[in-house]
Amino acid sequence: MASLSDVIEDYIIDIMASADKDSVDIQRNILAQRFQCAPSQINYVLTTRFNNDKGYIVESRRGGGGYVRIYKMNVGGDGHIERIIKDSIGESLTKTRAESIISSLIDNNIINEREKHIMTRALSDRSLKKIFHGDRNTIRADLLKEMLLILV
Amino acid sequence: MASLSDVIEDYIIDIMASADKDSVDIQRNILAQRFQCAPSQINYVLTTRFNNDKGYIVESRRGGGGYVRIYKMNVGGDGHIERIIKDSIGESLTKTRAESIISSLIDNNIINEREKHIMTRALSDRSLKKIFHGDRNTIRADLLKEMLLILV
DNA sequence: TAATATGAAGGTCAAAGAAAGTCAAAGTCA
DNA sequence: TGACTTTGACTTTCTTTGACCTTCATATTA
Repeated sequence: MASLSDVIEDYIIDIMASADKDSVDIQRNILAQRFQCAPSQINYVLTTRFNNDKGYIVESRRGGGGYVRIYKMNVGGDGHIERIIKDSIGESLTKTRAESIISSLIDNNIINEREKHIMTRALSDRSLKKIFHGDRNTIRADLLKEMLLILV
Repeated sequence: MASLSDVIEDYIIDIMASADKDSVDIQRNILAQRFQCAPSQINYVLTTRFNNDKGYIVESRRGGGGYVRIYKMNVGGDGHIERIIKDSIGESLTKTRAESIISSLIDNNIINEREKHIMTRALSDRSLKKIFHGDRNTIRADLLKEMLLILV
C-alpha cells in the first residue's frame, strides 16, 4: 500500500516535472494542509526521498515569506556525478579518497583548477580542525556530496 | 510569496542599477508610503540586505531634508579578501552572514556563479547536519576562510 | 540677535506574527 | 520484531509593526 509519504513524494515529483525550471518552491504548511498531515511529515519526505543521494538539493527559508526549494539535479548522459555520489562517496570519506575523486573530476573536465582548490580546501583538515578527528570523514562525505551536486 | 522586504530590496537594487553614480538617496518615509509599511521596515531592509557584509555602506541624516544614502562598495582592491577574512569573518559566522559575504563577492565579479554555489552548499545546514548546532558557526568561519584563501 | 519652539525627518527596540526545523515517542506493517 | 511512518510539542529564524527617541532646519519670540 502506498504510504502517505509515497503520495507526497509523487506529488512533488509531479509538480517538478511540469515546472519549467529545474527547481520548485513549496510551502511546508500548505502542503501539510493539502495532505492533512503534520507539517513535520513534509520534512520526513524531504529527508528520505529528496536527499542528495537521490540527486536533489533542498534549501529553505524560515519566517514570513518562507519556502522550501527543491532542485533536481538532472544528471544527463552517463550520470557520472550521480554514480560518484552514490557509490564512491557513501557515508564516510577520507581526505585522500576525496582528493582522488576531485582529481578524477579534473581529468574529466568536469571541474577546473579553481573549483578543485575550493573543494580541496573545504575538505582539508585545517577547515575541519575544530571537528573531532573521528568525525571528520563523515562530514567530508556530506560536504563533497553537497558540493558535487551543483555540478550536474 | 516573496516577502515585502524582498520586494523593497529589489526596488532599491533596481534604482541603484539605473543610477549613474555608485550611490542612491532614498527617503525613508516616502519609501514606506510607497510600500504601505511601517517606516522602520525600511531600516530592517537596510540592515539585513544592505549591510557591510554585502558590500554596502549606508549613511543618513535626520531632520528636515533628511535622507538615507546607500553606497555600493568596490570590493576586490588591494587586500580586500584579507580584510574580509580577518575582520568580517572572525571566529564565528552565521549562515546568513556567510551568504551576504559571498553575494558581495559575486557582485564584484571576484567569484562566479558556480563558485558561489559550491561555497554556499559547503556552508549549508545540510552539509553540516552531523555537526552539533552550536558548533556550526565556528566551522562555517573556518570553511569560508579556507575557501577564500584561493582568491588571494 | 540670541534663545527657543516647532515640525520634519530618520533611529531603536521589543513584541507579535509567520514560516520552517528538530526530535523523540507512538503507530503501522511486512 | 524491526524498519519505516506519522504525529505533536517545542525551537529557531525571519518579518512586520508600533511606540517612543534623537537630530536637524527653520520659524518665532524675548
